[in-house]
Amino acid sequence: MTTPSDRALLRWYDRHRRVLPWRVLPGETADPYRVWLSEIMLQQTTVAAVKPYYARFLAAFPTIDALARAGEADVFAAWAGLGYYSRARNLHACAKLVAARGGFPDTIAGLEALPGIGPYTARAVAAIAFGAPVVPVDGNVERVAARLFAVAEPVPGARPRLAALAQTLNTGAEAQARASDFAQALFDLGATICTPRSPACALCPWRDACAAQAQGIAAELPLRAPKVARPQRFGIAWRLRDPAGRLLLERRPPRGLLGGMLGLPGPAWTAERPDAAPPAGVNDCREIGTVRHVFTHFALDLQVFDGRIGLEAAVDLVATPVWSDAASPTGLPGLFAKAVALPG
DNA sequence: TATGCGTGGTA
DNA sequence: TTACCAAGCAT
Repeated sequence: MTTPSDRALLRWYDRHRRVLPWRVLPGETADPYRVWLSEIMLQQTTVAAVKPYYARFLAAFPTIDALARAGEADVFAAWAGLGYYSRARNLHACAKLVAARGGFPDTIAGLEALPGIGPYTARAVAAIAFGAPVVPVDGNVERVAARLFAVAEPVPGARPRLAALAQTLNTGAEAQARASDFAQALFDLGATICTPRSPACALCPWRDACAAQAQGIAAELPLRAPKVARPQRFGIAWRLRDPAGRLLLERRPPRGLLGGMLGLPGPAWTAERPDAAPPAGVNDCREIGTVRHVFTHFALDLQVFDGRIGLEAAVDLVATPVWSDAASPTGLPGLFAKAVALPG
């Protein structure tokens, strides 16, 4: 067993670093706006899923000022499908605050005070954009630390300990001088070598320093607390068109599930399959099919119905009606995009 | 501290 | 098909 060498990790990073759209080339200066935007999008979201959204978002809102000036509906529409929609609301609020103060704060405390920025993202932006010598602890770094130090305590309970252990990794002179590279080197190590399943220990620059590798338990760590079962819920969604053929959508409440996003109208989802009686003012009601969708904490069976509705009845049915002219409207979260696309 | 909050890829 | 899980945050 050796000590994990910051120099060895950085040498590996210089040879094997991933090329990513939000990442600058060696020698270039990072744009805090792009670093922040990418970090928000990457929260609990894979690199592959983020890439197209990042490109479209940056094209639509090239600067923090452009984003701050944008309308909320445009921001939500650009986020639709990416999930965790409170991120979009906080992103916009954060952009307004940052634009008003003339740029991002460059301290961890200043960053963490902004909406949507927590302990991880504050340290990631501080390290990547401003070179602060801190180790941002995300799921990758947790896994690397759990294996490197053979921490057998399960997460999430072990998180504080793993974070403290991770902070011991960047004490060397090279990690201090290359804080941005060092943080991203840890991400890349976790994403390409020290992977959740079947880690490529033979290729790891820290193989000789890894306690879990020495014990032959690298693939088993980190341990996780048992998960709770995912309940089943049921719902109904109406695809209602007015006499002109426009589709009735509603703007959902700003907080909570799919908060702030557009959706199809329908009764609240329940644990039992609901009665599908059409609401008042709906004619030519017809069942189209069922959409199955899995959220983080429950699964949903959504029965989809077509029908016709008048403008007055629509106002009674939907708190904030939005009429869509498009044959297949965009800007909907995944669940409702599936329901709208259901053939029928 | 525990829970609520999306979506898509992979084994 | 099921289960897991990915650059977490807010409350």
